[in-house]
Amino acid sequence: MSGAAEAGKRERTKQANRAAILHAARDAFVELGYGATTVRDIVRRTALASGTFYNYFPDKEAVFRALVDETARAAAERTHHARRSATTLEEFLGLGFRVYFELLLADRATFELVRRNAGTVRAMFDEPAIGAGVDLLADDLRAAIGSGLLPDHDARMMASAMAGATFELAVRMLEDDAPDVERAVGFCTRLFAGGLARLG
Amino acid sequence: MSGAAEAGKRERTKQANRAAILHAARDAFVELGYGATTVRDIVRRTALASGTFYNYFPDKEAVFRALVDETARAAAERTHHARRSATTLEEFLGLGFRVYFELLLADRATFELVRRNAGTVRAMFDEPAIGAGVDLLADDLRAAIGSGLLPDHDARMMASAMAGATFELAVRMLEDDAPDVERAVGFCTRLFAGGLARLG
DNA sequence: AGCTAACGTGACGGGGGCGTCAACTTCGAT
DNA sequence: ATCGAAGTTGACGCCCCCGTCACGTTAGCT
Repeated sequence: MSGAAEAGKRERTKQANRAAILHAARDAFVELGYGATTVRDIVRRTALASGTFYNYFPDKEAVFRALVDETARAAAERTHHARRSATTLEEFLGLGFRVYFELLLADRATFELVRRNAGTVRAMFDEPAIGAGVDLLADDLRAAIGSGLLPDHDARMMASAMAGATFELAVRMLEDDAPDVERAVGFCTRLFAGGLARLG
Repeated sequence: MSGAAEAGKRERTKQANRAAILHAARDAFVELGYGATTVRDIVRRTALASGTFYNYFPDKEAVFRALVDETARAAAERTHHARRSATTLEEFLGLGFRVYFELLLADRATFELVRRNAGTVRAMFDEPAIGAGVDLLADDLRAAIGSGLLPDHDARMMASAMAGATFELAVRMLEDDAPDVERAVGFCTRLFAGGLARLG
């Protein structure tokens, strides 16, 4: 009846349960904060029994890692890819910012997760994953310096400043009733186009 | 023997106990994160009994609020005051940044508290107190716009970007063995002097 | 249809936190 | 020196969480 040649029921249930746990965990972490959330808080937002949780994850930390890892990887990859085609500084900045803001807008739930648990993210992944891939951004900046798009300054500082400013602006943007990505992108692009050039 | 005309012993003990609790709480919040910290975790880092805690604070949230409130108030006041004397954009920026970075350097323990519990701070004080007084910064920016130091753009966005970038740079700076305030101040000042001017 | 390995279930023992309170100690006033 | 109020103590009852495991159910193979 329903659709295609899916895997067996066993496998489908497994996927569904895993997804249910991840979804419930995200909600719980956003609502209660990672530290105050218990495995029971997660399971309760699910139709499953408490024992089942442990068939999928060893503890709540593993769920948190799975949640953050996946998103961070995707975000870093996509902004990195977007910047590849840039030939001017404005393009480099604008393309990266646009992808970043659009990702956040498309997956607000995960954004809330990071926002509410920024300290935990930082403590757990020692990389300051707040910007989800600041190191990759720094690499991109170094490449841009190499090809003359940017003055030769500390790329890590540039990356930190950009990530911090961008994250904070995203918070503001998503608080609005009608988030305006173009406005945010334009602001960031002009701010950093002017600012980074001034460093030289 | 020891010094001046202090208040009675009763009063002195009270102050000492309160201070001990605040100190212990700060350590616990940094180490375990706010959510995972229990009142017992706080008391245990103290020579006091568990019941005594409740003579000073109703619960751990009250301690956290006391900790953050005090620092945020002081930081906002001092940066605000520093900026009052500025007559150029570079001065306005440089003075503010310097005070901010020096405060963080002087009270690293509280900085760690905010860094580790940024999400909680945001959730508890709905103001994004990550920058400890972004609203006040926005006010200062509006004043600067009024006196022609800055182009007339959304002061909230400017303030968010500045606070975010600055906080993230502070994290980097304090990770260094020999934190260089002047370097950080110079970087921020040039970045935003160039960037904010470009908005016009 | 019959069988079995895989999986879901929820009760259980052990651990620990919460906020209280009756008993005790100590300050400081008389 | 005496005494009462202020403050400290830690054990207590209640509650909830943790991770496990013996038991039931079911998918999917033959």
